[in-house]
Amino acid sequence: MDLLTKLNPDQQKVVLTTQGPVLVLAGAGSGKTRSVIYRTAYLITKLKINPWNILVVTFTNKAARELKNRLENALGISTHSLWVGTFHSVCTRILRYENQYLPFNSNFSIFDSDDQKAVFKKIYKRINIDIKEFPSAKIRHIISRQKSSLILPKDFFGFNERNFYSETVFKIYEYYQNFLIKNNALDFDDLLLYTAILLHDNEDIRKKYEQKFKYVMIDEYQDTNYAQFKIVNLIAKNHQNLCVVGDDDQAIYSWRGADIRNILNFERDYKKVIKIKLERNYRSPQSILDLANDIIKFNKKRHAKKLWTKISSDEKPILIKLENENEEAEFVAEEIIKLKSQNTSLSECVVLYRTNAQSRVFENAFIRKKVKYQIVGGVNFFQRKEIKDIIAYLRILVNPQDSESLLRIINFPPRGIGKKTVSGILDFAAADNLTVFEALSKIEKSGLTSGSVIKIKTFTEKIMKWKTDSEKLPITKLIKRIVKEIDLINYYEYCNDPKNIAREENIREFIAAAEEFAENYEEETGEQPFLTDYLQNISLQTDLDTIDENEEAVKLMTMHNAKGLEFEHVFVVGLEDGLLPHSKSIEDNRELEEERRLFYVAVTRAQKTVHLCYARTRRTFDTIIHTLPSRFIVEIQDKYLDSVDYSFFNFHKMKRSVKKPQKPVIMDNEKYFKIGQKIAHHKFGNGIILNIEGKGKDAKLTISFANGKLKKIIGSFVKTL
DNA sequence: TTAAGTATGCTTTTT
DNA sequence: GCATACTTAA
Repeated sequence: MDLLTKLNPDQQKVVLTTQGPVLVLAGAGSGKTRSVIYRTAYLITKLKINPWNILVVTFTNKAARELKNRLENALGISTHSLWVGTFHSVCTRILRYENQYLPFNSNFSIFDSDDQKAVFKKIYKRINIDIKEFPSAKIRHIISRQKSSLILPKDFFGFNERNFYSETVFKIYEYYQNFLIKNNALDFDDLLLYTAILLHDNEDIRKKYEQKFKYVMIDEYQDTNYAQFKIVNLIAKNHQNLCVVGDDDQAIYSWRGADIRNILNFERDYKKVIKIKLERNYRSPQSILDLANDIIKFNKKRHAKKLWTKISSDEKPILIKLENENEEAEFVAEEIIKLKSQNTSLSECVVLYRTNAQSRVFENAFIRKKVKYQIVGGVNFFQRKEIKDIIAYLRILVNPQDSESLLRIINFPPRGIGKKTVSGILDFAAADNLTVFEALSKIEKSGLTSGSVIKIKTFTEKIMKWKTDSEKLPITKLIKRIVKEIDLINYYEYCNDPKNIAREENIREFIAAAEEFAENYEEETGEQPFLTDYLQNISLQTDLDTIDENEEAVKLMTMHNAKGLEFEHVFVVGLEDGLLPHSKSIEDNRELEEERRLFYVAVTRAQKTVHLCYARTRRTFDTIIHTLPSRFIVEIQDKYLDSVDYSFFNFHKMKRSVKKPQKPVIMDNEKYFKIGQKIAHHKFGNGIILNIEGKGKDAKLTISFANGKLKKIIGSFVKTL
């Protein structure tokens, strides 16, 4: 059996146990992805199961893509009809298809958290909610938890105590849910919620999908929430051909409703479960696993397991104490430069932190030291203002009910439809119970001034025209046409804000991304994608999905984002009480254990070395605080770590004594610059020169880069284009 | 109606 | 220390 030769006996058991419920408890780095891929291949090639009858749910789009690629390329299996994707993308697909049973049509918009925030703001105003008393973020979280527990507004008081506070939460929830339906829109939680309800309430649909998905595999099962549990259960409870893979020690998403009990109670929820443990690790040397085991053993609630490996290393993980956060970043940058001089690829180094805000100091250090880096997470490309604006134009073409998008662009770029006119439109819409778009098309009946009516008519006519265009033109052509007709580039050029040049570049990148999507789609399906396909796709894209992992750059990301990834050299930074564990998690023991798991996840990413860093003082906002080393560091036994103290002058002394390997920067020969010239920088990419101080190749240039950053850089570090 | 200037509040973690 | 929200002036 050639498929099995590359697997160890436990992994083989995962592949060969195809009938009935299987629980795979897979420790970090134990080859679980590999097992899932081979299991899928085995089902298709040996058991001759039609790929159409298999569902594989992964944690990220990227994992789904990789799984497909490896099946196609390494094993020569056509994945055309195989369903692989995240819960959210699989649910989107089902909901689009089954929309006749649902309160929306197949062109629904997917509201991301920014859209959600904006909607809440409107709702608060409309129904007069005091934001001080009911902080929007908190209420959104509560509502999200209701949804992921499958509690609809009508069931709210069946599960929640009735008091003044909950009455208001209910009011907001109900209003919000109706608003979404009116807008033909769903938020992330709705994708799961409606799918679960549909499968639960509609027996025909449930039968259809349980017959379709005869074999179901779920990765990262420890991070599923109740809605996800229910969806899987409804599909698989009759045939029981369900294989879930996970590691309770790596459960790090309880704050978004993930319930670790889904994996702990799997043997209770299904009958005659076959349990397989993968404890052999193929990623890290024993010294790192010793540390990891020592970290996680302080958690009370867990399946006992101990990772082991045959990989050995003379090096222990190193614990480094620094003076402050700048020294910390400086130290990491120096270490990475050292590694690079020993021929390590920068893409094999990662810096992991608890909060996104920590990235900035590292960015600064890497820029100063000319180390190429890539930040994963933070603000997603598709969430940038200029991109969201264009997306809003596209959204109303497929979903005219989407008032959120409509109002976003009704006066952008400015077309003289100001606040007053807009509130007039909204009043008219509310009075006649129309959607905003309907109100616009009947605007002459609104009683607004004739000037406003004319402007609105011109606007709606344009929209109608683009709508017709959208049915004929390929996506990229349509986007280009809209951008041209709203004169967006000109609008940006007219403003003197240097950021706008970066915006222009982003718009170009957006068009390129759309082109790429269309090409891939055509290759896969042989058909042109509809605009809806593209829009729903990008709503579910994360930053992790768009990064180029082979790019020669250090990766910076949160520990959450690092899940499922591996790197040769891992730098875990900010290991201080209050950051890890985070100050908001130290009171609750359950949350504290989750923080410890997060630390465990971070450490187990490493293939070769681990550096643990903490700073003696740290600046937050405008105050410098004295910190304490993380309790997770304190509780570890000393024998698992080598410790170094570079705080105070120690690190400076070290810096003087260590010769920095000077990496020569490749520069062009003689050159000089002019304003408006396009250049490229090895780290920041393409940009445009806005200002020049000094002369010749060493002139100091102010450059606006495509990534939105404005930097001053010496001319010799850039390439002319 | 908009642009510029000032105040505020924010930091967990994300599909 | 940044981005957003609000205030004021043109």
